[in-house]
Amino acid sequence: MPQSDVPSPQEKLNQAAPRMPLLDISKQSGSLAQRVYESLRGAIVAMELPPGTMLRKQIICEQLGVSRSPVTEAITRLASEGLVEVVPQSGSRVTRFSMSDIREGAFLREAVELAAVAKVAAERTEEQLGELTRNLRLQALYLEDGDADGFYREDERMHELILSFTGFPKIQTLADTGWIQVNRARQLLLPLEDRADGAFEEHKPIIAAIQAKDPIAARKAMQKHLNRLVERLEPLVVQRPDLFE
Amino acid sequence: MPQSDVPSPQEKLNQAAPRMPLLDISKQSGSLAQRVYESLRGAIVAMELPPGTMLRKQIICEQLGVSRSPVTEAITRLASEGLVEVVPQSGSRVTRFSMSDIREGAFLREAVELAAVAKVAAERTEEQLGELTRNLRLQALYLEDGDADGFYREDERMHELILSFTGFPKIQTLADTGWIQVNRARQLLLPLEDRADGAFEEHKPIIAAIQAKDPIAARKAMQKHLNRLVERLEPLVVQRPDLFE
DNA sequence: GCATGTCAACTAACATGTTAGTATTCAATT
DNA sequence: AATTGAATACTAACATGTTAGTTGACATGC
Repeated sequence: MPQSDVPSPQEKLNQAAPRMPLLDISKQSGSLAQRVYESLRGAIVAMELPPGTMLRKQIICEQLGVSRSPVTEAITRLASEGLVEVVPQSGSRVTRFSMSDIREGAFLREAVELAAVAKVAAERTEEQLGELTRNLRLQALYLEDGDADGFYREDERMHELILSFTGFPKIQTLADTGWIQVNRARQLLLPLEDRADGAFEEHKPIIAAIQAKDPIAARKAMQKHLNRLVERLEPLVVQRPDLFE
Repeated sequence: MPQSDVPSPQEKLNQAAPRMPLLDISKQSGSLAQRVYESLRGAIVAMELPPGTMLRKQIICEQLGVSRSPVTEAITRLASEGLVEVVPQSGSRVTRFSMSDIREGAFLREAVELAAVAKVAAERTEEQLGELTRNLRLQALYLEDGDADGFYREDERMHELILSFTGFPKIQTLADTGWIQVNRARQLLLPLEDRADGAFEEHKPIIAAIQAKDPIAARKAMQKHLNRLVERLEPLVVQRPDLFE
């Protein structure tokens, strides 16, 4: 096997990966283009395809066993989300981080999510409140067990619930798209420290404000919570300058 | 030439337009896909392609003198914006209006634009204020001349300026995408009445609040302004039920 | 050693061929 | 007459061939 991981003492430019580090075999559902899109998107957000990686259609095609059409469509979509840069007549590469992109995503997410949480606080039903408090109890449970992954999942679930309770289905997609650079950058600091209890303490007043049907308090609590993450991302530009443009 | 335009005496279902009502000859700039996209998008928003119209790739291709590839990409993009519905293995048609889509777009736009105007009010420079007041004076001028089109243009320009002053370039695109159903519906009531002076009176306090660096007042004034439009759209579902789903 | 011009390799963008699934038509059956 | 079902016509989705433009390596000239 010509696959060697240690041979070259100098790696020089490893920008072009002769073999994509990880791409799930597409046996999911949906159109081929959709599957390729999800596969690539997942790999990019998980930093398996680090910023600067060249995306070579031909290699992706043979690795996934599809033709160029669905791959092209997938890359086009990724480019429209800002995860990939396309250089006309040349090539596509995974975008590097840019702090202004992250700030912009955070601004958008804050705008949308504050409006959402205020609306939900004003209009929530008892049933919706029940779902949220159940989610909060789940968070507490995972926290007790020290299950960081579980907590992380329920954290995301809480934000999802709030957005969905607005009754506007596309808001979720929009917020995701705008926020995605933040989520990608977040992968970088996940292994560093466990901030779960801090997050949990910030979640409680949000749910409490929804319970009290107090939109203003809900906005404030959510704002505090969202700001925390961006604050923690700011230092990254110094710590990992290689990943920023 | 076997091309005959008069053979069938009965048109029956004219849902499918044998000849697209209007499509600018693409001699603009950008990629073919981009041009086709803009051409179709313009025709849909201007209601030249009314809701329910079937989009026939082949006809669009020969009318614009391009192959299916750029047309396909354009339709895919339109579908992702919700202007076109794609039925797998069947066809694509211009979407009908849905009041919930419009309300969702309005919610999103309000969320983003209120956050933007608050930020701008807090951080604006003298130069930016100058641009805004100049824009306001232009509005007054067009109003005096009874130039509705000119006023409409400056109205849109004002919103554009405010979004751009946030320093976040993609916000503009995002807001447009979410708001587009509202803009399309707006075409329906444009010929009905002239509300320009009403709009102008609503614009003044917005700029005044930005001048005063008062984010809260800016939010309130903008909120009032945006709500007006949606209120006026609500009756449409009764007046033109044929255009709604 | 450094700038410059040529050339080869690669790519996106575009064109076109193929496949398979859907809706509609219309005749056959009830 | 109403229902059904087979055949047709059409489409999106996918595969593949073609074209033209960009990048980067290399050799040449300064």
